[in-house]
Parts: sequence; C-alpha cells; structure tokens
Amino acid sequence: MVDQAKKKASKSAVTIVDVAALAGVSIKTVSRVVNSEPNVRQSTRTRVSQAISELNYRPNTAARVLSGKRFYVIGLVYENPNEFSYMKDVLNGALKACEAGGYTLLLLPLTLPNKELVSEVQIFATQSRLDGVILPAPMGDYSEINALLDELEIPFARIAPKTDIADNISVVCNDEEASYSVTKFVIEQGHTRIGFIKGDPEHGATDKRFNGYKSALKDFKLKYDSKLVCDGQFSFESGKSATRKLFKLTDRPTAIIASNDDMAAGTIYEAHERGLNVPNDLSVIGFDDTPIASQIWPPLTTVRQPIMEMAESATTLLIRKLRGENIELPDEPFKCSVVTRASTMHR
Amino acid sequence: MVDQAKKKASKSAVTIVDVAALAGVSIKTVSRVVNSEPNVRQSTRTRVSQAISELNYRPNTAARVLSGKRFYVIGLVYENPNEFSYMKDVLNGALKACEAGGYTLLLLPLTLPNKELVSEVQIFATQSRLDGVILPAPMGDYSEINALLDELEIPFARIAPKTDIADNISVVCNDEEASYSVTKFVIEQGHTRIGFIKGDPEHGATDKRFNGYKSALKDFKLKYDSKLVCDGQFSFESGKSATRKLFKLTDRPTAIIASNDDMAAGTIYEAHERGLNVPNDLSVIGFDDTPIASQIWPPLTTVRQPIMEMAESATTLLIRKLRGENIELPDEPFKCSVVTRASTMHR
DNA sequence: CTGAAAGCGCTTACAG
DNA sequence: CTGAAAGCGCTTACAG
Repeated sequence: MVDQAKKKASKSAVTIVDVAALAGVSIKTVSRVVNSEPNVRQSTRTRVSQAISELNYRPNTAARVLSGKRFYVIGLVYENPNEFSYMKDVLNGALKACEAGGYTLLLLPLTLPNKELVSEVQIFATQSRLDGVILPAPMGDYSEINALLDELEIPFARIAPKTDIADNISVVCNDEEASYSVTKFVIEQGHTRIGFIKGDPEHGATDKRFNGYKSALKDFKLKYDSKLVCDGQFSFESGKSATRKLFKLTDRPTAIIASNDDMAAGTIYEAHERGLNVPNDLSVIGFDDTPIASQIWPPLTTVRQPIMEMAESATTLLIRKLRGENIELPDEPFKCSVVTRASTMHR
Repeated sequence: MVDQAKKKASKSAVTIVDVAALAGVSIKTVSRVVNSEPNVRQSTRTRVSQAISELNYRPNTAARVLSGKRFYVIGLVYENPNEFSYMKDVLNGALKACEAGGYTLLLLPLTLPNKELVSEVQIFATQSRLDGVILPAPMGDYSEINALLDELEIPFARIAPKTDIADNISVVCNDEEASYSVTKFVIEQGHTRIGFIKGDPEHGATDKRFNGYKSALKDFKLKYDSKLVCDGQFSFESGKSATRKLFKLTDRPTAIIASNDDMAAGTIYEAHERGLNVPNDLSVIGFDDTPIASQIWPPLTTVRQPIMEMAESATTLLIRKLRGENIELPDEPFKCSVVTRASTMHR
C-alpha cells in the first residue's frame, strides 16, 4: 500500500481526492486539516494527517491560488548593490523562513535613486500577485512605497528601518549601543582624535551609529569636533573621499570609524596611498563584518550584525501575519557584537 | 470605455473572458493569441492584441499552471558561497531573462560538499514544480544531478561547465585564452618566475585557466616549474596557504597569478604579513573582477568575465527550449578581458 | 463537526 | 481558421 502510494506520488501527483479516499472523509475535511482550521474531530484529524504523510501529499499551489484569496508568495524588494554581502544574508534569512512557511520568495532588485520606484513596486506587487513584502533598509523608509502597499492591502515587514510605523512589523538591532561600544573601545585604546564617516542618510542605521559615537565621546569627556565627521554613502568610493578630507586636517585623527566595512576599506586604501601604516599610524574600524573585513589587509575591527537572523525573523513574522495568527512584535532589538582584528591598536 | 476597462483592471483582475468579449471572439482564440499559437487570422490576431493591451490583460499564472502542463518556474541551484559576487551576477542575469520571458525564478542555495545533494535537488524540483533548472558552476558538473533532471524530464542549462553534454544548453567564456593573455602580460613585464594558484578542481574554469598559463609559458620559452604551482579552492584562506608555500621556495616567484580574486586577496594579505610590497616585490593577478579587486590595496590586475550576460543568455536559451522553440546553441564563447590595475608592475 | 456544490481562469482535446 | 465543453485541484459559501 505504501509502495503503491509512493509509486503514485512519483507518477501523477497525489491530490486532495486521494487523501480523502484513503482517510475516508470528504475533500473539505482534508482541506480543513491541511489549513489547520478548527472544527475537525481530533480522531478525524489524526486519520487525515496519517493519510497525508502516507501518500506524501502536498497541496497544489496553483489550485490553492486559483480558488482562494492567497498567493503564497512574498516579495523581497531591495536596492541592488554593488557589494552584495548584506543582501546575501537578507536573502538567505528570508529564503529560510519562506521555505519553512510554505511560501515562495520573489525578488525585485531596484536601482536607487529611482524615479519609477513606486510604479516598479506596484507592477511587481500586482503582476506577481504578492501576499506580503519584505523591505530591507533603505527600502522600508520610502513613505510612497508604504502608502502604496497599504492601499493594495499588502502587508509588509521592514528590516532595520529608520522610522517607526505603528503596528507594523519591523526588526532592528542595537546599532547605537554597538557603535557606542566600539567607540568606547577606541577611546580606551588611548585615541582622542577619532574621525567618523557617516553612512547613507536614507538608512536607519546611519543616525544610530553616529549617535552611539557621539554618546561615547560625551561619556568619556572627549570634545565633539564636527571637523572630524564626514558624510558618506556606504560605498567604497565615498569612504575614500571622506578619508581624504580627514587626512587634510592639520590635527589628523589617529583613528577613523567608518559606518560600514566598504567605507573602512576605502579608508585603508587611502592610508596605503599616503604611506600610512594601519594600525601603527591609524586605527580603522568598520561595521557589518562582511567578507572584505577579514580579507583586506590589515583585517578590520568591525561590528557584526546578525542580519540573516533579522531577515528570517521579519519574514517569519510576516508569514504569521498573513496566516491571520496573532503575532507579538519583538520588544528586544537583535544584538550586535564587536569583532576585534588587526586594524586597531593601542596608541 | 477605456477608463472603464482600467477601472476594472484595478479592481478584480481582467480575465480572458473580458478580453474575448471585447474582441468579439471565444476565449480559445484569445488563448491562441496569448500563446503565439498558429491558426489565427491576422486580422483576428490584431483585434485580440488590441483588446489585450486596452484592458491591460495579463494571464493568471495559477490558472495556466492548473490547466496546463507548464509551471512557468525556473529553479536556480547554486553553491551558497561566502563571497557572493559571482552569484550576484548570475542571479541578476537569470532574473532579467526570467522577467523578460514571463517566468518566475526560484532559488535553491546549497552547501558543498553535500551528501544530500541529489535528494535536495529532487525535493526542490518536485515540490516547487519546476519547468527548468539553471546550474551555474560547479553545479553543472554533478552527473547525479544531471541524471536526476533527465529522469524527471526537466531541461537544464549550465553556466561555465567543465564537461560537455551533447545537445545540452551551456554557456562558457574563453577562460583559457584570457588566462593566456594575462600570463603573457606578466611575462612581457619581465617576470620569469611566475607562481600559479589553481582553483577548485570541481569548477570548469580551473583547468582552463591553468592551461592558459602553461601555454603562455611554453610560447614564451619559459620553463614550466611544478613547484610554482599550488592547489587552491577559490577561497581566501586557500589563497593564503598556497601563497605561504610559494613564499617558502628558495627562488621565490616575482609574480603570482591566482585563479580568482579571493585567492589573490589572500596572496596580498600574506605579502603584507611578510612585509613584501605589492607590486614592487611581487606582482599579483586575480580573476573575475569582483568588488574586492578594486577595493583592496593595491587594486588587482584581474580578468573580467561577463557573468551576468552569460547567465542571462543561458536562461533565455532555456526558456526558449521550454517553449519548444528551435534554439541554436552559441558557437562562440563569451569574451573575457584583462583589467590592469596597480598590483602588477614591470620588473 | 462534516460534506456537496459551485467556481476560480485558464488549457487540452476535440469538433467543425 | 474558430469555438464549445470538460477539467485541472483546490477554497469559498452554504447547508445540515
């Protein structure tokens, strides 16, 4: 019987009718069990579950979609970056949660800045028939996109957003605290002139990281000097040009904290160009612990974010919401940790 | 009329029935036009096409899948790497082709080595109901996977495979020629002791790149010295350990060609560790022109591969095959090009 | 707690 | 060259 079932499974697919027949119930009852609906006697439920696993039954998504109101599809809308390490983790986390939840993940890579932003998302959401959307930073902070999804009644979850939206799913990490810790670490190594390169202002992490830097300076009685702070956009090139500005100062910083690893790589690049030894002449710190952090020389002291876990959590919460389950938003942010490597030293 | 149509489109979706009504034909005729089937009078075809664009009609995939024999889904099976730059390009190329062809792309990231390899692919192919599969290197060279897909009658296309399979879609680039060119470049810069770090033997590019190196040595009358050749696995760490071996030689190489950028980054790392100046004391060459190639110091002379274009081409060919169109496999490999940066210099 | 019927929007197989 | 009918495998809405 089992063999026959397996054989059948490998030929034409097992359907709800086969399960119903084996369990001796109607297809509606099988449907109730599959969808974890109430109003099925426990003994019936057990019998159906056994039939399902015996036949290795999996519901046909196309049929579900066609007859029901769900699509079992989640869209991931992201800025397609040159350096993909952050997105790789987001992708892996979202993929894991989708697989576990029986959803399919569809991708929409976008170039920023983008005048067609809203219409691209609209076309994606409509044509791909999405149930929900994941918005990793900085996509979560475009109010037009949020408004569009609200209008289409498509729930969304945001990863590391800048602003809060009441009642909306979002996951964050303790960026400010982590930035404080790493700044404190640098101060305790004896540095007093500490440069800071800010990230892309569109990203939620940018201000938080900057605030952590300022708080640490304050707590350790170092004067905040705006000449030591430069704007950046999270790109390697922006790290280079910010560093060049810092190097022009008469009283050059002895340490530079860049708001991500790519920019820190730019700092190291410029130091090499000017014959400065890192860390002897200059300590350099990054954020994110991307692959380049350990592959560059000297390897970077940086702050590790649990991005994959954050993405997985955001996606899982979104799926629960789509199922109509009660979800409790996480009250604790995810924890970052300082990773110490050779790019920093005591002064 | 038009406005009414648009209004309707935004509410409940436009169906084949609406199009048929507007064009004054049966739904079957609309279906023929949508699927580019023959046996429709030209004037009828035009009328239907107009109705389609007027109503902004898009066929419901779920309905197509449920009634037909296609799923409109392509799977991308890949080794989930630490350094994602190669896969990022593959992903973008495949995504672009799928979008253009009306297919959905599903991802299966895999860890290698993997004992469950075949069953993971089988579950993916069966449960996700795939029409076709894209296999970027090294996934295209597992004969068990190829056999499985043949058995399931799921066509697949391979990117940069090692071996040929008759009548199968695959795209390659002129790795050997590019490796020859870059080796020639190094020789012409006056180097005679040129180290070579091989890639992962599972990858098709590995032997080709090695062969290009050997051919160039031969053509320029340099003796091949097996002590100058080390094994690697395309990882940063393997580049480091191979470089350490090369540095131990009494007659140290003055240039090292690594079979990809990550390993070349490892070479640069080790050079820094030993206080060797790149390029004054050692020229370093990579392959792939990934982001790290331009972000490391000194920036790497490397070989650029048009990976995105290759992936797009492979996917487009696969989609054509799935549609039953006649496809001609590309007879010319894609062209790589040498990118010269500061990690190499004249001796 | 359980089920019979209708229908989702297409394609297939067939008829003309 | 065109179309009427059946049916894909589920869920919805309703009945009991």
